[in-house]
Amino acid sequence: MFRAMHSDDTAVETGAAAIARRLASAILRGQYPPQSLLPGEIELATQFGASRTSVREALKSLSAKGLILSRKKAGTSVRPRADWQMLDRDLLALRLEIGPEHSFATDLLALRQAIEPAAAAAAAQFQDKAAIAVIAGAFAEMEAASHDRKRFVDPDLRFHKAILAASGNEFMMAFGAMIEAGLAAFITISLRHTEAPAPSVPLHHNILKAIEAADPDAARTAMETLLSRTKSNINQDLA
Amino acid sequence: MFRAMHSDDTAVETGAAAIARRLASAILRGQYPPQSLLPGEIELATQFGASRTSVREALKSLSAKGLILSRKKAGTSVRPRADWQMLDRDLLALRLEIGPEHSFATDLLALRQAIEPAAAAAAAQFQDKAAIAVIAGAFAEMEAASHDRKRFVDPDLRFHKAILAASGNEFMMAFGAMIEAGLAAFITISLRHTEAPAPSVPLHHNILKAIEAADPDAARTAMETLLSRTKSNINQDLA
DNA sequence: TAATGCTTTATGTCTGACATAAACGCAATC
DNA sequence: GATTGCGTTTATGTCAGACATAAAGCATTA
Repeated sequence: MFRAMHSDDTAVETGAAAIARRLASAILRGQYPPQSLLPGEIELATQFGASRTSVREALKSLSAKGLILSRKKAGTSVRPRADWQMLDRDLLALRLEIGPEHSFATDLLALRQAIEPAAAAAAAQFQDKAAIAVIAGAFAEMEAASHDRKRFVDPDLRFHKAILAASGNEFMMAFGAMIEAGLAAFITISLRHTEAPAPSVPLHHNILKAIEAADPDAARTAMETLLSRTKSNINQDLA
Repeated sequence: MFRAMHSDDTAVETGAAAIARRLASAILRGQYPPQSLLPGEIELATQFGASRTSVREALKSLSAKGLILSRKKAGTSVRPRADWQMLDRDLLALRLEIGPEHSFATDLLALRQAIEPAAAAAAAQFQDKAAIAVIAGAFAEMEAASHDRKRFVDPDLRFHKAILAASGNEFMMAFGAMIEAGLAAFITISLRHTEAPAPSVPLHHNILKAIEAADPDAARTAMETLLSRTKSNINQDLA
């Protein structure tokens, strides 16, 4: 049999988690279109060189994410796209791996434009001092890294997540993965766009100031401004 | 042993799906707080009167929803709330079963106020004729049921889902479950509020007209108006 | 004190078997 | 001919017991 000789190989991964990833990837890429039937569990087990137990655990994961539905005798079929948990962390990460299309980046940005201004306004209203301090801390690190595109990414992400957390709305807090994927897609697509992130620093500062000043409308507007700029950057890079 | 004599009983359900529901419910209710350890798989199996296989498949489901994390030797622990896939269909449904708190309804409504106006505007811009026809169809049924609070719910839900579908944004389409839970929570909380839904019909009509007229701003405004009214209804009922 | 190695333990995987229910085909019937 | 009813088939669902694996905890040692 063919087996990996050393650990850091491109060898075929095994285990339920890997099977789940590979199956999910195949479904996301359209290899198994909605309504179609997956191979039976036994056949999948031989395909992946694993036991039926592991295959079943992998299928359970996909089922929990709304990708598939198993029924006795009928087999396991792919559910319609409308049922997929599109904002699931793992699914978003997978789509980034597969290679984000343009609509992936633009649709995610449109969603950010709906959520984040509302979250910023809510944070300005809610006035959770500890959470606002986290925003301020992230902003300080952004300033410090404002001339290093690579180091900038991490505090930038933390800044936006901290605003979600400060909104006081538990459902808005669930969009961290979406922002992460949105930023990553933006970076992937606009690789040429190597200008330093410095210009966006004052835009972020305006958001922070408005939240600290307990001014919801200003916070909403400032966030809208920042995201509009991101949008025009994307469009510019696609041109 | 105590066993159900007839099928429609309150007997303890068995099977991986039931175990997953009961464990998820326990976690959501705070019986196993974040960072805490769940009982081992073998102990869970005896607790639920099932095999370790079924327990493991149930745990896989919860893991896919971000509720738990299993590590060798260390056991299975509850992840921080920020990692939970709060907008997951099943989790939302579970929280409705458990009994929606007030913050559940109000937080969901705040999210709707962020998403749906944007979706309506996008639908007005995108102009997918077939999808818009679906909205119109749902609206016609709403009109027909405008004096029957019970019959009104279903086309109402379809109306809002159809707008998400017409937005042309695949991520916005993923919020159907959220709207469903939001409506259900509203109904649960405002049971006393038995007035006929007739007053909301013209508000819905305004949204439809704006989308058909390809007027994004009007569509956004009309949706905002409708949701503000819903919000004041909730506040009124809680007073 | 800190590094090392052994033991323990809970999850991870495998195997083979049986249970269950829904789809299918066939036959009897209207 | 269309339909109903009933076994048969088959793929998922569950079970049991065993072994693999890796990380945590402890004891030992430099």
